[in-house]
Amino acid sequence: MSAPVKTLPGTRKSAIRQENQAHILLAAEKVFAEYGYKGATTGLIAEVAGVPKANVHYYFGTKENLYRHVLEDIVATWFAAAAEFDSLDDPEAAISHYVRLKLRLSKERPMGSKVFANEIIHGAPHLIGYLQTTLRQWADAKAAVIERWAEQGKIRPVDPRHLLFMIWATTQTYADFGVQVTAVLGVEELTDADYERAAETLTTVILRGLLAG
Amino acid sequence: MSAPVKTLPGTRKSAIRQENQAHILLAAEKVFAEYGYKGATTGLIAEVAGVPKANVHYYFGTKENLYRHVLEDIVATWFAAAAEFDSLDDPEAAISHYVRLKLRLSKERPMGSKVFANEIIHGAPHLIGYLQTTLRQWADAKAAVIERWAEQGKIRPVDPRHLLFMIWATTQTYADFGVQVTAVLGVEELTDADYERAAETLTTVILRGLLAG
DNA sequence: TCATCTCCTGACCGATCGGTCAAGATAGGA
DNA sequence: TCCTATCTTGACCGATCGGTCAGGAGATGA
Repeated sequence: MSAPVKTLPGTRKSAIRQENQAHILLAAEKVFAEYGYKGATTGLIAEVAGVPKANVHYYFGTKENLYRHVLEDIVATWFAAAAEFDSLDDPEAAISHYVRLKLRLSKERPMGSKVFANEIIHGAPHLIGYLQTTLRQWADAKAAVIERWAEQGKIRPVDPRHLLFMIWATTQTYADFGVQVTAVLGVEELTDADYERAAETLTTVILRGLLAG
Repeated sequence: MSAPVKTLPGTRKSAIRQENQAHILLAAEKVFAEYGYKGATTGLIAEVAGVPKANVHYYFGTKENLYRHVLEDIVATWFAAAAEFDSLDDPEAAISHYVRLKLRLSKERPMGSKVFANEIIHGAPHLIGYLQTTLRQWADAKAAVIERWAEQGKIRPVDPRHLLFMIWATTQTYADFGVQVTAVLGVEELTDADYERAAETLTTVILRGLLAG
């Protein structure tokens, strides 16, 4: 294998390496989001990053490896956000907080959301393991919390996993299906006010739907 | 333009032509859904359809034209379903019916849903006009109905368009993000019971969230 | 039977893309 | 100032893909 030279363990990555990799990763996330894995070309990624194509391969070896790095970056961000959905005893505060957090991610990192969505739609060939282990365990833990809320009479009984799907879908649609949302709303781009309206609608409907009478 | 030979207006399409086109369209929907527009190859579509590649081009000319036909098919189906969300005076019946209908479409035509999702994620280059005209008008009409429900005190006030986004997202996620759903539920494939649970959860949460106190 | 239109398909072509390579430029420690 | 490791890049290659084409096979109606 002619993998790109890797800095030895223990050595600090050179500043120039770190900076170039960051530039390329950012460009890659954008291009993968807009064109899909196959549609994205290393040439275009290089152009967007402002470096020659050979430079992209120098730092990341293969397109596949670059894509994997982009995915890992996104999953790490998503998972960090997910960690904030817990601890709270109060379902109203917990769900409201989580919905708004996910909505903010859709707004601030729509490209990442799209890359992730693309990966899942096409069968998650790179993430199937993550889905079946890490994500499933996380969902199980959250499901337990939600079920406890129901037992304590804080919310009505609900299938906790389908509730999670509901939250994921409704928040990510503002990134993944952004063009559809803007077209229906008749606006050029989603403003902060639009996101606030979305957050308000989602939290209100879901919470009223959950909270005991 | 060397477009494929077209039967003259007024003449019936030959049976053989109709049958082959249907086979190729079905194969194309599957391949486009699994690999995306760029990732799909006319060679693979031909293989899935059981015909030589040249035959695909004989009937549809270009890959782009074939893709457009697939999209039109899907949009027509979706739009026909959308026509059923109205007329009812009762919000509970109307919304429950629409949610279940969309959920059934996700179950029975997941490939179509994925092709549509892919198109939207990548900026809807072929559907932007449809989104800004037909879909927007449809949404406006439905929004008016929903607002009238609120005025009549049948439901609490809610932003009608964000409610539509909510219904679309929550129902389509079972097709588009199917692998994520099955991974979290720990099942191989979604059964009728899973879809029933999803329908129950969605309609319950949304309707309780909407209906006045 | 013959003529004509439609259908079928293997072989081929130009373009594009992922990836390689060799040779030079640069940086930095001894 | 060397020496070495890292970085940079234009040129190139093989593979794949969309699309073409010519020529033959069927079908159909007069």
